Amino acid sequence: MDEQSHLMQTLVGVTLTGHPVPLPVPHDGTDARNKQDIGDILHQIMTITDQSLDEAQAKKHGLNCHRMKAALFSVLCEIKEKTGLSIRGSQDEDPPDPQLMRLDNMLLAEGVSGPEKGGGAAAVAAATAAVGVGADNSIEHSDYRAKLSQISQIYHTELEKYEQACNEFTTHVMNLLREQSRTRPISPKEIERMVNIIHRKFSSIQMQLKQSTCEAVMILRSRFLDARRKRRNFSKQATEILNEYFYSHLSNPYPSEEAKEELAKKCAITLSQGKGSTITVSQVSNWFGNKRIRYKKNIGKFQEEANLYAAKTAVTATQAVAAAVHNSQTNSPATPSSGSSGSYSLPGSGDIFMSMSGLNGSYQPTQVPNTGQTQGDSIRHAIGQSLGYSDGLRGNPLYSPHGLNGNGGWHDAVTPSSVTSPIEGANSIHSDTSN
DNA sequence: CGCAATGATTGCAC
DNA sequence: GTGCAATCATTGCG
Repeated sequence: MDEQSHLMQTLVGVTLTGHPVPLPVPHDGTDARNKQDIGDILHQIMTITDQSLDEAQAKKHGLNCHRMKAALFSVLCEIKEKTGLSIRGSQDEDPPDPQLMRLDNMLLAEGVSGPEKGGGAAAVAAATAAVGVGADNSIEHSDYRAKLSQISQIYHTELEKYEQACNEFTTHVMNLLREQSRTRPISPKEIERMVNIIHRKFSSIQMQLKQSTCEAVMILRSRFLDARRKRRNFSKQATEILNEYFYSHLSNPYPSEEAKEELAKKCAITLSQGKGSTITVSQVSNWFGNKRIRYKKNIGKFQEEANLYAAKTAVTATQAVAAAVHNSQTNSPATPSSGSSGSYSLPGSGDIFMSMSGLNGSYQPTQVPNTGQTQGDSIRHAIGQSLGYSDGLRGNPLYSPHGLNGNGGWHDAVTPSSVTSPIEGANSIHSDTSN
């Protein structure tokens, strides 16, 4: 082996580091013979193009079978490696492309490239859920989902195709190179590098695919959002329900999450018998946000509406009271909470209590009448309020914004003790009845 | 067609 | 996260 490496050095006149060295002077006959061999080989190589095909094949075979062939190839491979490295420099190691990462992240976020292959309907569903804040867009929603999953599907099939093609091509090239490595010096490293080049090319194609997929999703998304902007007015019933709640909680028109859900549900129920779209909690939030700001901006404009709903609420409250009276006659006073659940199935009975609690000036949908009062007392109280309600209708503006503070905002807290309800303001019966 | 009403969105503040 | 304020964009009415 020592002899061999020595020979290799002398063969090309370079060391393994690629620096030329003076050819060593042969000391014995073996060296001289080897040198002669190599000279022959080199000569044969140089003249190989001048020969006929048959002759060349024969020579080639001869070279292939030459006992020094492996060593020679090994040295040549090394040289190629060194020169290749010096040419290529350090750009071999490719850092993770930030753009590719961005695209990947986006596709992942959009649910196109899920953790599982095949797009993952779940991922698409999640993405659509993330987008779908809108309410009655069930049609558009499913449309969006369908389109997105279509994109996802195309993306995945294309990706698979690319991968397959890449693998096929890579194996093909590798086989070819391995084949060729028998006739010309090709190191495994070189093959590896070639594979890397192929992969890089294919990944650039993949990047294009990802980019166009992203664009498609973006377009779809913007279209969907545009479609979402195509609002439809809420039905009259839904607006009525919302308005009822708003004006009966004018002192603190901030429905809790549960109340919003309740309202949304009620609107949906009301709508279900009509032409129907449902209303989501976020739409209820939107509605209240808009309502608050618009009411506050122009209270005068809403006066009429306020009075209207005051009357309505009064009627429902009276009905509720009537029902409650009836209820109290049939039920034991020891179970005051029984009234809240399904005992009276008036439409909107849930709100009646809300309205009543609104009358009391507290937002909380208290279902149990005030402690310290008998149920009968509280009912009388409610009756008095309801009556006072309708009385006030004829007189002064009912819904003066008592809940609004000087800064143009609603008082932040509505405690049961602080009576901020406009009803109470217009008609403070509270203390009268309780005393 | 113009305009008001209205649901939705956005940017900011807390 | 929630609410406010401004704004956008559509709807519906005269």
